[in-house]
Amino acid sequence: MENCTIARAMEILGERWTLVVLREVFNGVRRFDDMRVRTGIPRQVLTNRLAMLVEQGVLRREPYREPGSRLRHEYRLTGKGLDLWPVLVAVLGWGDRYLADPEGSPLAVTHRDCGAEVRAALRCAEGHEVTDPRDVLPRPGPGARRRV
Amino acid sequence: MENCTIARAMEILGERWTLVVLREVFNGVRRFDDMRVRTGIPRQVLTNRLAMLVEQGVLRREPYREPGSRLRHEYRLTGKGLDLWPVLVAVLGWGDRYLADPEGSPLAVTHRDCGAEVRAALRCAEGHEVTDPRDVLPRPGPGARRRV
DNA sequence: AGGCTAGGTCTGATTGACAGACTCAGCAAC
DNA sequence: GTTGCTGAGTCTGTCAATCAGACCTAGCCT
Repeated sequence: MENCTIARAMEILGERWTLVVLREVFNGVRRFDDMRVRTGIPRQVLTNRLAMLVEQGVLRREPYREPGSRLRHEYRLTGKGLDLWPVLVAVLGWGDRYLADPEGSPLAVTHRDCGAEVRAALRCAEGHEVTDPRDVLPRPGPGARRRV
Repeated sequence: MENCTIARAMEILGERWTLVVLREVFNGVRRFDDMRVRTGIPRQVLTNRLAMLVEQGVLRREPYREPGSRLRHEYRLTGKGLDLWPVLVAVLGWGDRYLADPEGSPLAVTHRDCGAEVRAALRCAEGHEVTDPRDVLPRPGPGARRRV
């Protein structure tokens, strides 16, 4: 199972703080210190995570300069990073359902056009909505290798 | 941001092997040694992950006995665990898109009824499909605490 | 010149991952 | 009835990662 894409994805996403960092970036927080203060991630870890995410092409480091301030860098999502929205929304949905405080989730995601709440849903290529997880069948894909 | 549900979820899901274990369970692999051989996870780590997942209520440990064999235990998904399908499918989709070998993904998920491929999609409560990640607006939710 | 600020580095203690060897219960074959 | 096998672990030692806290640095402001 060395070519398992879930394992590979988790090597990037599974580093305990990675998704928290990404949530901040999706939220519009792009600066090192803002992230640090808002999340409480240790500096060193944040430095490492950001560097890793840049190296993986999920974020890119962009110079910017505010008037009266020196040149700095901010972190922005690449296309690869933007495509993580469904992952983030799915995790958020699950967390909200099972791990939220009684008063509810601290974060909501809404549709720009209509303002309604956005959730992650499963649907098949034929357009059917999949509601029961038991209706999903895992099967070997094209890149599957036969185990002995 | 101590009540952030993403951080809480990642405390469970973010342990580098957790989703790989869950993928196996979703795949129908329920036994310790099968998982170990298929994934290459070190015994100790697998023991810890399984215990943690049971403690968190994602898996439950069920006794079973095969004829001519002694009593053993297998690991099965709880409702809380089954609800992780969207997360897993979202991660799988992302991994397939950006991290797969040229020959493709080793795992496909299909709809039981029609056999078509299942993917994670974003949609809002009004029923709109959300295709562009930029159409999603993050906002403070009911449980948000004002930062000073 | 001195202080402030964003974005880091350096250091040392604690925790986690990992490999490899060992354990242990029950069945089975000799 | 002892030997061996198998599934599901535990024990041990090494090496890497996390974390907290102090330190550093470039450029701006006073």
